[in-house]
Amino acid sequence: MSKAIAIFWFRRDLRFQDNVGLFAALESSLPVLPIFIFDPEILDKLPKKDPRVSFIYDQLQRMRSQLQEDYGSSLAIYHGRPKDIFHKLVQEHEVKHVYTNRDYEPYALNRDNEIKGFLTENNINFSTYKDQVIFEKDEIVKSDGDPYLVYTPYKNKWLFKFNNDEHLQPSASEDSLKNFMQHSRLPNLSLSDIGFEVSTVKIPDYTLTSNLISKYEDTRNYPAIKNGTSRLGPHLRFGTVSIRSIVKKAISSENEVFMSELIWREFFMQILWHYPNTVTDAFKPKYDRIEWRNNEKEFEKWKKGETGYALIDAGMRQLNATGYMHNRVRMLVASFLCKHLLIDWRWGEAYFAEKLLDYEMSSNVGNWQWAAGSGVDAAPYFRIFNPMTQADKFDKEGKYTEKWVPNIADPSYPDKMVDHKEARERCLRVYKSALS
DNA sequence: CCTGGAGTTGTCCTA
DNA sequence: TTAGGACAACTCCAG
Repeated sequence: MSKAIAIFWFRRDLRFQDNVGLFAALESSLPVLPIFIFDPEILDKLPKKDPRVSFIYDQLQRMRSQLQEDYGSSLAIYHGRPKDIFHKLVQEHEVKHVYTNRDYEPYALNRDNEIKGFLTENNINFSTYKDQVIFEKDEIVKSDGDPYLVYTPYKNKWLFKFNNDEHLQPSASEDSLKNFMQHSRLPNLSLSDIGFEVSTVKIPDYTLTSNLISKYEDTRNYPAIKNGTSRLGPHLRFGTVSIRSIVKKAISSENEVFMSELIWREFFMQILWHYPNTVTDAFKPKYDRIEWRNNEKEFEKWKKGETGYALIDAGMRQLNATGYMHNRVRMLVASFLCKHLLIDWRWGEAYFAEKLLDYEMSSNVGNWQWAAGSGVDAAPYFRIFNPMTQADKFDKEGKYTEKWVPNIADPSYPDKMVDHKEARERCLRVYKSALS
């Protein structure tokens, strides 16, 4: 036992700038030991070359170096069940206080509850902070206290509250970074120690210029346009950038559409927080009566991008190759899976979860349920995207399609796996009989 | 409690 | 060629 310390536990907030919980820890009177825990409960479900794990790993090593070079400190990196790691930490150090930023996913809520219980038993304080959103939990609700289920009134209330108060205050001065615990050797791990290999797929940096934000409304629907969208998702997911710094840029623009997308993120986060059952159940229960066809072979074709519909296939191939798919195309492939193929939205949700670098449970579940028609504020079931019409509207010159499906004219390119008209009519029949 | 207006991203058919 | 209505009601939300 040496002297008393505080711990800051990094999770999905991998940065030193504008980090609410971190600054709270550093402003306490105790030296701060920063830690990260690779949790097998999460890792063991991922492929060995998962690019997200590589990204997190690289970012942690960068942070560790920075702590060593600039602050004479370090970052302790562990692999194991969080409860076991904390058990070890309280034996090795006189831990007085553990600080962390809140995570609202069901697994994380359980995990943190358990950790809180363990720490409390040991007379250690556990403090959590709102960091990854502007408004969390039930901060934006109707006047009767119920959560919003429709986006537009939610957005109005969100903006009203945002505009009537200061929500972008820097949480601390960065001077406090010198309050890290002085230490030269803290536990570290290699990627192979945690059972992973370096991925060749990289998470790209994001570009968020005022020019992009002001043009966003006009460019965001065209997958062939370079920098038509921000590519911010993974950075918000892992917290390599703070939401406040992004919102600050968004509000300085005349055009509200980019800002609106940030509010959608929080809309789905509060839906997941209020309705964690929507991870597995249709938000509208009737939609769980739909008789999905769930044909495995057809699912395989969809996954590989071999449906015979060029824009659908381009999207899936982009996803498989890069871990990214343009938003417009995400809607189309989701609609195609649920409606043309009548495959359960949960199957598609799971595949996106496996592949997307910017995978975020709340948005993924929310948007898949939107596509299936079963979610909050969802697309009406009779609204079925026509992949050819959409290609004509949003990829008129075929640039995007050609990039990802160059063999479209070859005999090797598959025939359309379903006829649009027939699949559409089948979908309407099946949905109608489930919902009536 | 009642009421009226509105609800991310479409498509198809008809006149 | 193009514009407008049907598609299906239903629930949500604010006043």
